Amino acid sequence: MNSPRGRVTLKDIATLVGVHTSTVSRVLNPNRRTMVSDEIAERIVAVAEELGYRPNPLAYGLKTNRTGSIGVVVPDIVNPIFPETVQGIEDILIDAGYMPFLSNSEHKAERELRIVENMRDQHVDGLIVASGSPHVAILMACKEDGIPLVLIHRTWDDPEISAVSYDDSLGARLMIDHLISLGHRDIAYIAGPLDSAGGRDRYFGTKDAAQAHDIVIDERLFAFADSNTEEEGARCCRELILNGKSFSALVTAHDSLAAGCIGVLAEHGLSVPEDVSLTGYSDTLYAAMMTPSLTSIRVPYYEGGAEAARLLIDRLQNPDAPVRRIRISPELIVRESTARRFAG
Amino acid sequence: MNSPRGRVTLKDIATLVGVHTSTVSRVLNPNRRTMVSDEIAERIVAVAEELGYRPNPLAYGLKTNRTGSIGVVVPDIVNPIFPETVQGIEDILIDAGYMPFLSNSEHKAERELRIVENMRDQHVDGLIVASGSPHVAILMACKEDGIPLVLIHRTWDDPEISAVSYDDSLGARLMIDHLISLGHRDIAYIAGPLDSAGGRDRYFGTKDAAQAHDIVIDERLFAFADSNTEEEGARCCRELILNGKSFSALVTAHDSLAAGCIGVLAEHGLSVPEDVSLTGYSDTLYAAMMTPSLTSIRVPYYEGGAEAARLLIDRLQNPDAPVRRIRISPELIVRESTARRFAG
DNA sequence: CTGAAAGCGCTAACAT
DNA sequence: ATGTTAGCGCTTTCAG
Repeated sequence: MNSPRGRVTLKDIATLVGVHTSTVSRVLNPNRRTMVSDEIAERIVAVAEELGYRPNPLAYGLKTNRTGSIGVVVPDIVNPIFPETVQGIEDILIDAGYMPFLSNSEHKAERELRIVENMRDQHVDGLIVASGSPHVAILMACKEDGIPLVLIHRTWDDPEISAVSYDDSLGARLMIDHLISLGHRDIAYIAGPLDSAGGRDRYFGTKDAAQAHDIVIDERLFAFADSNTEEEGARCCRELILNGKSFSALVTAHDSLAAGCIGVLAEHGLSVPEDVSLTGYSDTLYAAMMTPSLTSIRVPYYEGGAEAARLLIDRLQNPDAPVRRIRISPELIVRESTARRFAG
Repeated sequence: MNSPRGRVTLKDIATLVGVHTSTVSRVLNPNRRTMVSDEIAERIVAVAEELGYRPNPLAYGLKTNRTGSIGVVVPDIVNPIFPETVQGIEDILIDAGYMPFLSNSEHKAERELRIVENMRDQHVDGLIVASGSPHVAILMACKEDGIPLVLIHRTWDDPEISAVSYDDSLGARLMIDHLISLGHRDIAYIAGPLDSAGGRDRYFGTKDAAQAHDIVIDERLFAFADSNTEEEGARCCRELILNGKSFSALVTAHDSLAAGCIGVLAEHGLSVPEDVSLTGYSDTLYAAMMTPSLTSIRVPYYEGGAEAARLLIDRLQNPDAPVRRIRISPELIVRESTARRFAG
């Protein structure tokens, strides 16, 4: 009754109903279903159902060059921001009837290249790449193949490429505004690595926000971490204290940096938030679990993923839709680590 | 020079070299390369290289029913144990030349079914499913299609199915042995949900281990959490204290449960580890970050994933290799939360 | 050693 | 409204 390969094909249905495969194809294709008489159509649908027919995407893809699948590439599946992003991507894509396939480059350019290559070979209909620094070859290749591409977590200079990114300047400003409203004027800052876009935007965003409030910027109140780790946070915090310029608030570019500060502050007899208000960024697990819990900036990674998926779907359904670049706003989360400045 | 679709095909190479496509196919296929004269082979390889030929897996798959891709299904990409597992799977699979495609069921049976269905349609060569409770339909379908399947994080009664699981009984025993060696005899236990295999194995493993040391099991020293959350941990801890039977060690089935206990113990004037030794399970981020840091059981998820991948590859390369079921041993991680029982 | 021909499962002109 | 035909890109008999 069904073909040797075991799976039901159009032909199986056709011979069983006594029509040609093309008729079956038409019935099973929503757009062309009207071309076939109701009576036959019904019988075909019934038989297809009964036999448990499933179209073969390989054959379909070979013929039409469309597969309904979307490649999603992330640089580090273990870093919690990516699973969250992926969740957003998947939810939207699946709802729209696409099938996302995820792959993980482990921050290796060579592997990323290989993955994208592979996905192009598989004729994915589109690609979402979340990468610290997507290989230019990828961008070129996609353009050449005409595969719609959306970047996330990183914009790209080429304004031709759709991208979703996060407004870190805004996040920085939200934090400064919050502290100012609590009466703080002497604000120290520990920056993250400046070779990452996020590190830069948060740093300059913080400076700009401070200036907007006419706050004097003292060089001794800035420290620069080489990486977003507790160790670097501790080192920078020590540095700031040794600089001798006192501060009532300590802003950091990442929760991990803040986590590293808390011990150092304690060593110097400074308690949070009584003596110093301390803040993080990213609202990681750390933030809620620390004691005191940490005021931080929540970055809506899920929403970012969802937006990227929507962007891609737009381009898929309307190939000459304009390229769009979306910037997502983060949110201030106030917890125990920030308090009104002691009026003394 | 190349076909209308933009990508280079066998035919492009064939016409350029002046041979038939089948000859090109033979050259590009390692097994059949010897069938072709060296001179022609070399020219073909050169041209293929130059044109940047990449075989079309859709066409290949349609013809041969093999695609070189492996489906990987996880129930919850946001839960850190799965990214770790996936990492292990991917590393091994990619090394072996397979292309893993990940998809996330979000614990929804319906979605899991759809994903697997889709992957079968895509003619994946094999499937690795990490699922709390894989839908039986999946198992049946794979068997029917002859698609090799490996389960991970969950065994299945059917001994016909390869599976990788973790030895939670051993983990439980390691913990009890550790506490006994520190002089504890009055050990309380907070169990995780007993409707999960892990919850059950840890619970019974703990009881068995205690019995092996001739420890009297008092019912008042057991509490049962409905979920592995801090809230449930706190509730159970309160219950144990109210039961009135004193204990010098408190073992829990999950780090989150332990995290919930610490505050409750403090409320009752009990400090960790001076008054009570406290332990978790799974060695999550919590464990290292808590104060005091938590003695826990590390479960090697990465290795589990890697083993699952190896199992699958074995079956792929030797279809009638015996079904194997692997049980992976966890490891005790001693930190600050456990101490020798005060000899008083 | 190489070419010719068939066909995997499907769709899309082009007939009728 | 339906059937015919051709072909997507590849492998694999079967001839020569």
